[in-house]
Amino acid sequence: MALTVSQVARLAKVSVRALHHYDEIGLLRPSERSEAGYRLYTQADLQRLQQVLFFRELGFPLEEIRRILGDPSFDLRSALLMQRQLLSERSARLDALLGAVDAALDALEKGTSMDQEKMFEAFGDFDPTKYEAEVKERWGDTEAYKESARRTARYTKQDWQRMKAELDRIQKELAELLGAGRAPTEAAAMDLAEAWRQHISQWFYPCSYVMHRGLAEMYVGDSRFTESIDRVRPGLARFTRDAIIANAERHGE
Amino acid sequence: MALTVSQVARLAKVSVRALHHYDEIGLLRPSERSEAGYRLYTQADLQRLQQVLFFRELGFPLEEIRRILGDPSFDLRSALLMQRQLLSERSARLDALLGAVDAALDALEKGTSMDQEKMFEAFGDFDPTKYEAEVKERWGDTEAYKESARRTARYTKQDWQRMKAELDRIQKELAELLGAGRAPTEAAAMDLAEAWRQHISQWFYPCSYVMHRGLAEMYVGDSRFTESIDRVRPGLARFTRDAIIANAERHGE
DNA sequence: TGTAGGGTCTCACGTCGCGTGAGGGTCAAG
DNA sequence: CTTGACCCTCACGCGACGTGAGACCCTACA
Repeated sequence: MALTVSQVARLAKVSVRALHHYDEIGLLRPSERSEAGYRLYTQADLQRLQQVLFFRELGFPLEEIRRILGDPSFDLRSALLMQRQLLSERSARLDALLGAVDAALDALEKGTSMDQEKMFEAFGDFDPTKYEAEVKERWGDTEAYKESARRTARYTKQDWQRMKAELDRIQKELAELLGAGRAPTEAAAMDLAEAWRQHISQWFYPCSYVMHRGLAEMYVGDSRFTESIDRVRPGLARFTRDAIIANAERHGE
Repeated sequence: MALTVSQVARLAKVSVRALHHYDEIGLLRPSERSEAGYRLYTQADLQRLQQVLFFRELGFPLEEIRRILGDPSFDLRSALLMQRQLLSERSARLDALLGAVDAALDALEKGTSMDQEKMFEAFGDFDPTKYEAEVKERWGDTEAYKESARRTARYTKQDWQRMKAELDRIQKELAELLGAGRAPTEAAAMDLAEAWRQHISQWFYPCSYVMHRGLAEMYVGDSRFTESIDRVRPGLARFTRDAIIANAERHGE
């Protein structure tokens, strides 16, 4: 019934070393051990391994996978729905890359030079992982998380592209305000912060001003977010944070 | 005209550190340096960076990318066509993963247990990178390489899936012969080796017996191939090599 | 001229997820 | 008992950067 490490490795197309490593870091511990000390994996172990591999495939660090799977509120159905959503997004990105290759081929045939922005636009990383998992962890608002997973599970590639375009536009306009020396407390900036909050509410889950404030702090407190936002324009993460705070205060919170 | 490192980093959505690293390893050297020692990247540099990122996206190690781009016979059009092909294959794999998630959701709704093989089948790695790049390098048969790129550029997902299924079947049957204690020099094994050679000729490029012998040596001499083939059944890589050699000799080469 | 802020350089330690090999024990079949 | 395949733990090393340190560069402004 229980499988040895090589059987599992062959079945799951991972290496024995990887399974050792997963045991080591507490990510996937075999439920049993033979008298000789051999690792023995059960069906439940295999199911957990499947989840590990899905998350790994989606780029989650192993430590984070361990935390997610170990969370008392972990819910397999929600996880699968989220994984489905993230894979769909990946698919959209692949299409964008294919489009970029075709554009490069086209330029080559015509002997023209590609627009610099277009050359690289498909390589950008819109990674809801950073969004979703952090939100879940930071806010422990399981209902919001589930609502988000429910909604996005049904999104098509076009939905994702539209949503991304919307967010890009908001960020771009904020960057323009920053570039023009405007203050984050001005109405224009606050309006964009409001648009961002509504964007989240529309596409993911109801986002209160309190929650939005929390997100704003995260944008400057977590270097992954800061870096991603500042790639649009340096200083944008802080500017955005300030605009969001000002907007929340404008609304009494 | 020329861009500084942060401008390029922002444009290409990579880190400054990555660009330093690429300079360091000779993968992407800026064409110019300011008097202060600042790296300055030209349009040609950007085009090379695009190629680097395409290959990187496809999982090529940086050292290999450097070698590919530095090859005197490097041809941008062929590279783009190959990249297109590999991205298409990636897309097929994504669809398989989505199917796996759906299957897991289905099992969950029905309260059933997923078949162990089905749980993990989408995680396997059919990686033509290992096939194509090595063939190009080892054989220097640029015409065959180009022929392969030309053909596969037009393949649909279904084509890729059919091709993979064919190869899987050949490997499975070889594994069965091995398991039954048959010899690689028996007709049955040689016939399968012949089927493998024809598979390559049909799907990639004309594969002579000489070339097939070379590939066979590669299956046992390169651990990546050995490991991949032996995952089907331990010892299969060597068995396959022997069958291919026997088959070639059967045909006078 | 000095300062501030944003940018750049080189150097170098550290991280993550394993790959690889060493040395030794286990299991089943002949 | 021997052989071959499998298993264990231990530990160094790799690839691709991330991060920080210390020092220099550039521009605008007082």
